[in-house]
Amino acid sequence: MTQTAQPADLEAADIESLAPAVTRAGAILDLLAENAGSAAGPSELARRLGLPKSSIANICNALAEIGLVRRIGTGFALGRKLAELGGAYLASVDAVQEFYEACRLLPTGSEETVQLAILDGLEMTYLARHDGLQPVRLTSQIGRRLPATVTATGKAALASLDPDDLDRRLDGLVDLPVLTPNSLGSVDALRADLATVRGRGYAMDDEETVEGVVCFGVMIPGRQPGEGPYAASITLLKARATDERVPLLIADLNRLADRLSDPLRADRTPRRPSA
Amino acid sequence: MTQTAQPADLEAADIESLAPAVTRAGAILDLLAENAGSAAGPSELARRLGLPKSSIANICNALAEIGLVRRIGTGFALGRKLAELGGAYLASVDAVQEFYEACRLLPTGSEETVQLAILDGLEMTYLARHDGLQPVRLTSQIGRRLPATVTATGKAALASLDPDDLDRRLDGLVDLPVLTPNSLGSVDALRADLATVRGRGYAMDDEETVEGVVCFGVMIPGRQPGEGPYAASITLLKARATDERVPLLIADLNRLADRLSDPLRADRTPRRPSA
DNA sequence: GCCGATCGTCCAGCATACTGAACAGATGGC
DNA sequence: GCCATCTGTTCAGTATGCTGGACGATCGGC
Repeated sequence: MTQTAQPADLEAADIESLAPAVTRAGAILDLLAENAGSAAGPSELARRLGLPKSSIANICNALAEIGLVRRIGTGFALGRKLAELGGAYLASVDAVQEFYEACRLLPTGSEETVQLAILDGLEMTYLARHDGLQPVRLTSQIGRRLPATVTATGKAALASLDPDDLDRRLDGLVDLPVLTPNSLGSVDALRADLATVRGRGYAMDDEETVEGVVCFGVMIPGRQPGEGPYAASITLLKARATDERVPLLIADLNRLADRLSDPLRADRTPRRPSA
Repeated sequence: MTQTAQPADLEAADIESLAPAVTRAGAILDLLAENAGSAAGPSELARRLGLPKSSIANICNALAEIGLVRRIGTGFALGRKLAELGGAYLASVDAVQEFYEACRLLPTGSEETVQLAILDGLEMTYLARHDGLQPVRLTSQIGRRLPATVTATGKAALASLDPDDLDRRLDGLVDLPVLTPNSLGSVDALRADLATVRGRGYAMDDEETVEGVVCFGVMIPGRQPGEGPYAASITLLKARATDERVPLLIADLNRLADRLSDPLRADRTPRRPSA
């Protein structure tokens, strides 16, 4: 019927959900998030999703009633309840709370931009950010997703997976997303880099996400079984990544990971001397 | 100019949703947000919502597939996609972006905690926060909701409503939520305070939300028709609210409101020399 | 001002998502 | 150890939400 434009996406959605309205609602929210800022009407949404117009209208009205979307004129945009639920989610992640506290205690890293992210498939979702002294004018990018293969957080997380899990995620992958000329373009290059990460103890994004910017990342294990690994990173301009400063930042990242790895220890004992 | 004729079909909200699965999904998310941090199984959710267990299970599985909830063991908790969508919503609100920029330019207020919130019914949803120099250890409460009647933002927003709209929101209300001994407890007290706010030009929360903490708030008009009014506030310890400092903060709030009220002026002209 | 195109909404019939009960595994009390 | 009581999951039947088409309203082009 509809032009078979998106093979993978529609296949995944085609697997019969026992609550199709909910699955479709998710697709609608995704679509609205992509084109955030501008409202979309039922017709446009139906066209882009390849679904009946009436169904979309019904779902959108239901979403509007619960506040997940808001009506703008005759169209729909993301609603304010998403801020509420997103905040509740972040508050429910213990690692986020401790991250903010721990960042301020870092001797060197507290002056830099430190971020916390969680691995999800082959993407990292950024959950928290500590803004250092640098006047970065980045607005809160919490919730942003980036390919794991071009970020220090992502590579730190991927390097920590057991081989089977990693193979599963990379299965069938041919090209990796490329954001800068330095981005790793092939699975082989990625695997080689991950081996380096394992030996070195931390991951590095050397202008692979943004030119002129480097990141260092370490893995932080999840707490709930089955919860994807987290990772923390420190971001700085390449010019500031001096031979003096980097080792201090790496040490800070390890401190941060130590603190976040074992919530009990962080709560009860001040800090273990060292390892 | 169109004043957005209030749709009379507000009463039609009683009719059941045409996409019940979506409405129920919203109820599930609300419930999970209330008890954030601990997972809830299908049985518990079904019991608390008074809905069939199977239906809840189906919806939860669909929610888990799209990432709005995550499985923790055998139960469900809020999922990471909520952070993504919440971030996308905040990014889509122009006022949020400008708020962060404008806060840094405030001569006095930039050192304090400044917040942006939007009115929704009789509650304020906090959308953005500028952390001043004070080492407040509050973690990001973005997305948090507070009663409008106990907050400076809320009273500033309520005072700006036209009388009909205000009456509609207060209709049938007997007791107001009380968080401290200073909280306004009655609708009459609230109306009197709102009159003061209108005359004075700004709202004040004098230990009505938290003891020892005062807030000053000003209204910021919404941009889209039908969009609830926003409000900005500056929070500080009561001891710091000196007769010297407060007028400066009020002036800063007015500057902030000026800047956020007219996006075009903020974008095109640097600043009107009126101040 | 007219017309064509496209929009959002409404409605009835059919397919299907929802329901209730039965199922097996996990848990705690005694 | 056993049983009582939970849990989450499965399955078939039926009510019901979904679908496609028609409707009136709106916008832009000629």
